[in-house]
Order: sequence, then C-alpha cells, then structure tokens
Amino acid sequence: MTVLGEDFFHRDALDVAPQLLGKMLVTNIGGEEKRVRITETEVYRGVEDTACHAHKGRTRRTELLFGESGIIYVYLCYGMHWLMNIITGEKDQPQGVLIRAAQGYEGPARLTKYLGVTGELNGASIVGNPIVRIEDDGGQYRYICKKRVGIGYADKADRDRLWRFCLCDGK
DNA sequence: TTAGTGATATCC
DNA sequence: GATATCACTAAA
Repeated sequence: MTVLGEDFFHRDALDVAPQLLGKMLVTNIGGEEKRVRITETEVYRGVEDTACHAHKGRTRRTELLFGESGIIYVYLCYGMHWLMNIITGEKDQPQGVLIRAAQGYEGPARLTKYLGVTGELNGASIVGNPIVRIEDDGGQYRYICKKRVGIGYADKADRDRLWRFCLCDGK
C-alpha cells in the first residue's frame, strides 16, 4: 500500500481521473478515520471548458483551480452540499477532478457528508496531510467513460465530452 | 417533481 | 446594496 504523492496529481486531469478509480480516500476529521473506495470521478479542465468554474477567468473562488496540483477545492452547492475536487496538472492551467462517488456513498455530496468534508478543507493539500489522503492498494480496475452530469449551462460540445469515469462492477 | 439552502458572481 | 444561479439530495 502506498500513499499517493504530488507527482500523481501533477499530470493532466484526464490521466489522473481514471487512475483515481479504485483508490482509497481516507479522511481523519473530528478524530474519526473514514475510508472509502473511489468509484466515480469527473474532469473539469481549462478555461475553454465552459462547464469548468474557471472558464470565465480567475476569481476569488476559482483562484485555487489555477494553483498547485494536489490542492483540494471544496465548493458549496445549493447552500447545503459540499463537493470535493482535487487540483491536477500544471500551475496556471485550471483543471481538477471532482470526486463524484465512492463505494456505498454514491453522489458527490453524500460522499463529503459522510467523510465530514466541508469548506474548511478548501485550499488544503492532499499530500502530506494527516487530515486527508489517498491510498493505492494496488488494485487494477476496469472503467467506463460517460458524459458529465449537472452541467446544463455549458456549451453542447462540452456537455457531450466523455469526462466522467465510472468503475465497472466487479473488477 | 419540487423544496430546501447559502456562497458567489454580476448587476445596479 | 440587490438578485440570479448553482458540478445536489431527499422526500413526495
């Protein structure tokens, strides 16, 4: 078992997202360790991706997306749901991977609710952090690509991108 | 199908 | 200052 380091995230989101599938997401928030297997991820990539929060440019909120890889971007949606992303790729190139689901906790907000992830984690690093990390237990998994969801506001070309990655059942 | 909820961005 | 929007979920 190894803990994923900075080099894992310092690559294109389209490489990182599928490889995150099957990894263990481990948090230790409020003194309780929670451990789940990631089953679904989604890529938001670049200013040219109209579904990406950063496509209109830098703001206080999206500043993190332009930053260093391995940083956690947590965003509050509809006033009650925290969504968790991990920044990937080069600095000044806004891209990230949304953790959409884990085994037993399908749904991006259900996952963060279980783990105890909130805006307090926004801007934290996922490498060398006792609060949150990702472990690789060596498993190899099949996955399938699907269209992203919940981005009806984006251009059609971006809505049709197959940037959502789901673990196949079984192995 | 719709209510619930609040930060953020955008427009005065 | 105000208002519109939103990478969702649970309940009906």
